[in-house]
This record gives sequence, structure tokens and C-alpha cells, in this order.
Amino acid sequence: MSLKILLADDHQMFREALRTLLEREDNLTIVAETGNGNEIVALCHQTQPDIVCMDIAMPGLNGIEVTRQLTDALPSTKVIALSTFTDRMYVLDMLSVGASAFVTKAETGIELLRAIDAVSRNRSYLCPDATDAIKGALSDRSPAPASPNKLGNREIQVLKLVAEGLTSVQIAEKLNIMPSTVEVHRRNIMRKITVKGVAGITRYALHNGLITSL
Amino acid sequence: MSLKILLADDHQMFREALRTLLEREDNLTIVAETGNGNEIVALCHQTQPDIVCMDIAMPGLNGIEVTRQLTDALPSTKVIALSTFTDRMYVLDMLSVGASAFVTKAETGIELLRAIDAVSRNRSYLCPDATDAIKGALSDRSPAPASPNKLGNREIQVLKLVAEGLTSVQIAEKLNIMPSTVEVHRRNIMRKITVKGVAGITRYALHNGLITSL
DNA sequence: TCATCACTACCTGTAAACCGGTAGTGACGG
DNA sequence: CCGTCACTACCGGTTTACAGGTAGTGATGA
Repeated sequence: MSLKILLADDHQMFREALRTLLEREDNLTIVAETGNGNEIVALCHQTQPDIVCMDIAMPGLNGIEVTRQLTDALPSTKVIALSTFTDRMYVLDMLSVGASAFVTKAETGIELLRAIDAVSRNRSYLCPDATDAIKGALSDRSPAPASPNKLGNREIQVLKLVAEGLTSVQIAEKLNIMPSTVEVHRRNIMRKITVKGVAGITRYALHNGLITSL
Repeated sequence: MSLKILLADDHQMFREALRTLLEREDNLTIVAETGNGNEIVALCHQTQPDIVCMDIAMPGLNGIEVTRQLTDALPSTKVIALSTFTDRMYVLDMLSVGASAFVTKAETGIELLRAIDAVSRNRSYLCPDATDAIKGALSDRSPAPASPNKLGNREIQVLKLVAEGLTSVQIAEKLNIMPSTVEVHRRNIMRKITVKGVAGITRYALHNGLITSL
């Protein structure tokens, strides 16, 4: 019986190449692919894949949100998180929303095949980076390590605008709130994501695909 | 006669997948691949590839620097810039240091094959995004659009440290210069790259691979 | 019902960023 | 020989950011 795979990555070239790689395995069938996070859930309803290879950073909904919806709506569909070196930090997020495996693109294609095999047998598969992240999270379980999107909607709005270079006053005007409130949001944001200063906020925002560097 | 290709990208999985894609073409041979910018020039001396498919963002030297060195040392070696959606801004930089083609990973593998074909016949190949960038650069040739590395060495050092969240005083201590001097550098940097504030500097630094988001 | 939390808003400070100017040095090229 | 420029350094001043506190609201969930 052939495993049905869905590829989700915003780089079409990567999808094509991955498709070529995976189709050499005769027990795998790619039933669909997309580069847009908004399409994935619908595509899964249509094609009922066994496994979704999901990039984390995508236009539309990001991989974490998609995974959350997917494991909720279609629990039998397994998700393998494919991350670039820049979003290894999301290990815990992806796993907490229901991903079954985590593989970084910096590793070999064999790793992905292993992950597919493991996931198809209802097991989890974590690359060394992910394993480290888990261990780290379990050991320094202090207050709030680098928890998921503990940020509120308003905080995310402020975060984006700060990263885009606006001052608190400009942000306040844009959101029709008081500058003092914006400052409170800033402090809460920095505390929650444990960074310091505008530079840290900007790195976080870019890292999480909340803004683009252009 | 078979074209010799060298693959340079920091994601091994992407390299493997690309290798599979390209090796289906019987007039192409992948002679080497690497994920580290520092190794590329040496590998080219060893393997004398006709074409280098080069990612822009890489550990070690970035694609722009490597291309500069490569076209200088081995002018017969053609460079195809492979960019992610986040570094399309580098079109002009890559072309100005001697890249022959520019393809984003968001496009199809066919595009890459077309580029290889074009480059092998001593032509250039630019994806639509790159074409737009060229046109834009030619039209609004105002003062200094987003000029290359007009930044001095010291300014780049300061730029990095600012983007990492250090204050001027901390930077000054690190570089053994006066804080006032650091502030001058900051202002000159912002003027040269036409950004505002720490957020702008941080975005620029990440965008240009001068720092990593972790 | 009561605790929690996001969101709102204010206060007082200190530190840092930002803006403008001037100016000396050494290196490099016309 | 002189202009340019990177790098160094200082001055003044204004604006923001940052850290700490308090406090009211409404929604949500135990």
C-alpha cells in the first residue's frame, strides 16, 4: 500500500526537487503540493494524504497554524515539519500543535525518508536539533522558556510595527491607542519572548516570518 | 559534451533534491556540492565546473562574496544565483559581482534548467523578479538606491553589533573606540543604507546575512 | 464566583538613540 | 598636491526606549 504524501513549501523549486526525490521510492505517492498555507487544509480534505511534509515559513497561514488546524480536523494525517536552519526554534511549537516529526532541511534526504517511514508506523521522528530542543525544554523548565505564541493579538500587531521601525508614538497613532499603552505592550513583548531592545524584537519578527526584510 | 555543475547551498536536503532533479538531464554532471561558502572557491579550482548554482545565504562567505572571488579567479566559470524569496534584493549585488543568471527558488525547476542552458551558451538569464529589480534600478537612479557594500569595514562591524542588540557603549568597549565614534558610525550607516533606527539596521543585517536570527 | 489575562492608561525616572555640527588623522588616486 | 573618504572624536540638544510601579476594563475558564 502506497503512502500518500502532500508537500507544502513556498519554494516551488524545492517542492519539485523533493517530489523527484520522493518519487524514486515506489511506496510513496505525492498526491498534492502547494506553496500557500491557506490551501493546505482544503487540499488535505480533498486528497486525504497520510503524511504532510510541511515547511514552517509560508505565505498565508504558517506551518504551525496549519498543523494545529490539521491535527484537529484530520487526526489521522501525520505532519512532518520541514524547517530551515532559521526556524529550528519552532520545534516545540510544531510538536505541541501535533507534528509527528521534525527534520531540518540542512540534513540529508535520507533523514526525511526515515521520518516518513517512522511516521507511517505511528512513531515520532526528531532530528538531533529537535531532540536537543526537547531536552533543553525539559531541563530548564524554569518560568517560561520561549513558549509558543503567548503573545496576544495586540502584542503581535505592536511587535510587527516595532520591527518595521515605527516609534511608540507612531504605533499608537496607527492603532488608535495611547503611546503609554504601546510602551506597556513593548515591555510585555520583550519579557515574553525574552529579548532585549528593538534589535531583538526585529530579529524575532523576521525569524517568525511576521514581517519581511523588505 | 557534458556540463559540469557545482551546487552550493547550505541545505543539504535541497542540494540532494536538486542533484536528483539535475541528474535526470544527461548533459549535466554534478562535480561537487557544498554548504559552506568558504569551500566553494577551492572546490572550483579542483573541479573546474562550468556552472556554479549558488545560494546567496550561506554560512561562511555569502554568495555575493564568493561570486566576486570566483569571477575574479575563474572567469570562465559561470554563476547562477539561486535565491530564496527573502534575498531577491540582492539581484543587483549578485549581477554586479559577476553572476550570469538569477533564479528564485520559488520558481519551477524548469527555470533553473533554462538558466543553465542560457548560461552555457554565454547568455544571461534573469527570472521576472530579477528583471523587475533591474528595471527599477535603472529607472529610479536617484542618489543611492540600495547600493552595494558601500559600507566600510568598521561600519560593518558596528552594523552587526547593533543588529545583535548591543548599545553604543557596549560596542565601543568591544571595539576599543569611543562611544561617540560608534554613534557617528551608526548615523553614517543609516544614511548609507537609507534606513531608520535599530529596526532598520537589524533588518538590513539579517537580510544581508551579516547576522543570524538566533 | 473568582482568578487570570489581554488590553487599556497613567506615573516617574534613567539610559540610550538620534540629529546636527566641527575636526583631526592617514590612505588612496587623480 | 589636493580632493576624497574611512575612521577617529567631541560638542550640543531632542526624542525614544526602557524599567518599574499602579490600576481599570472585559472576556474566559476553572
